[in-house]
Amino acid sequence: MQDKKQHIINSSISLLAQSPLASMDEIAKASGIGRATLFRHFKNRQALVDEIELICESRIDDAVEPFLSLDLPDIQRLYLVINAMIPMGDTFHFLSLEAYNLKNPLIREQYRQDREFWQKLLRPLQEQGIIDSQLPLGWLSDTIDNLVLQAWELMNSDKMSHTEATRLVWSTLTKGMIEIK
Amino acid sequence: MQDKKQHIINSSISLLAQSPLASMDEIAKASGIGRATLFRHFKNRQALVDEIELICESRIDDAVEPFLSLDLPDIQRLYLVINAMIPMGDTFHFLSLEAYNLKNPLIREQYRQDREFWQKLLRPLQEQGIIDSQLPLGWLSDTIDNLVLQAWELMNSDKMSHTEATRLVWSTLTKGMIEIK
DNA sequence: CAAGGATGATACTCTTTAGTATCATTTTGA
DNA sequence: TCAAAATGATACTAAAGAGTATCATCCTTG
Repeated sequence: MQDKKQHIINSSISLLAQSPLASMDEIAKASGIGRATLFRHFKNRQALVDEIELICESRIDDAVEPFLSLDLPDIQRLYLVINAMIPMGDTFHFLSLEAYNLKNPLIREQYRQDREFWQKLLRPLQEQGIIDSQLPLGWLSDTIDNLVLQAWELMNSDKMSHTEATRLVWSTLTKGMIEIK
Repeated sequence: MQDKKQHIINSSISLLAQSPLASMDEIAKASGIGRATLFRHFKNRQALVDEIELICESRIDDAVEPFLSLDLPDIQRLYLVINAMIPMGDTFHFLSLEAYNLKNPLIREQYRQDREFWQKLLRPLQEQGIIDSQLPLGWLSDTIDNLVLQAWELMNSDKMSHTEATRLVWSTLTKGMIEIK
């Protein structure tokens, strides 16, 4: 029966990533269950959102964490993390939409911590001169976030494969898009 | 009279850019007027939002259009447009938030059309080989949009001057952020 | 000053949605 | 098979917000 709850959460993530204001009725319909059942599984809307947030955070953790500890050059770890991140776009998208509305301070704190892995990855690269150390860390992580999201949208709308999407992000990050001759 | 309306619209843009779901009561308070007066100026919420959208669109048009017709290499026109765009971030921000919340597909479509000037700028650059013609136009314009927004946020929070912000966007676009050695 | 328009406060209706309660039906599992 | 649990439908309540109507007050302008 935890399966059922998982199923509801999965449907909700998809729906809420596209329509953050979806009503409980819409969420229930999207999960193929009755509204009453939805309220049996989640005390109220906030409880549902809180659970989804926790799950999104741990999913991203799970996707990223393995690569952080690999014994590889930092630049390759960054590549692998970005590649792993792209298919998580909906999860990611949901969190960034919710990020400014996080009511639960515990979850907000965890969200903050969960974003620190960018810094763990990026700061060494700046120290090695692979990334210009003049660039603010926030600029780096925001840019990567946005590119990953764009890539996921392309993947999600079947305009591009995972491989192609990763290549696009990576070339934009390493070469930019405009070649001055 | 029209001044008052303008004042309401300006307050609303600021408020709605931060809280897209602000109630008519909150909008009225933010404008320093009564709720009833707000409804006297705007038939309903949609009428207010529509007017704001039109104004945002024409503001962006006004900022961009002069550079589109300049007799300069395309690449320089692009630079000037981006530079002009950055301080318009709040206007821009409002539109992209609204675009996301749009239930009305007609308005969404109009928003899409209003973004076509990117294509007018970018396609020639692809034909000239300055931008890789493999890159989807949507990728180009979305990336630039996001970078401009990031730049405005830095400018707006006084972390950076207009000049520095433009430099940051431009270097990210022309060189990327990561230097593979 | 005086008349007419603009304003703010407020009370009202109407709609939407969260959340609760109930009950008949279906599913499950011992 | 049969009792208990889960479910869906539905009918409630309560709250919030949009939009309307009214009225007393303030401001403008002649």
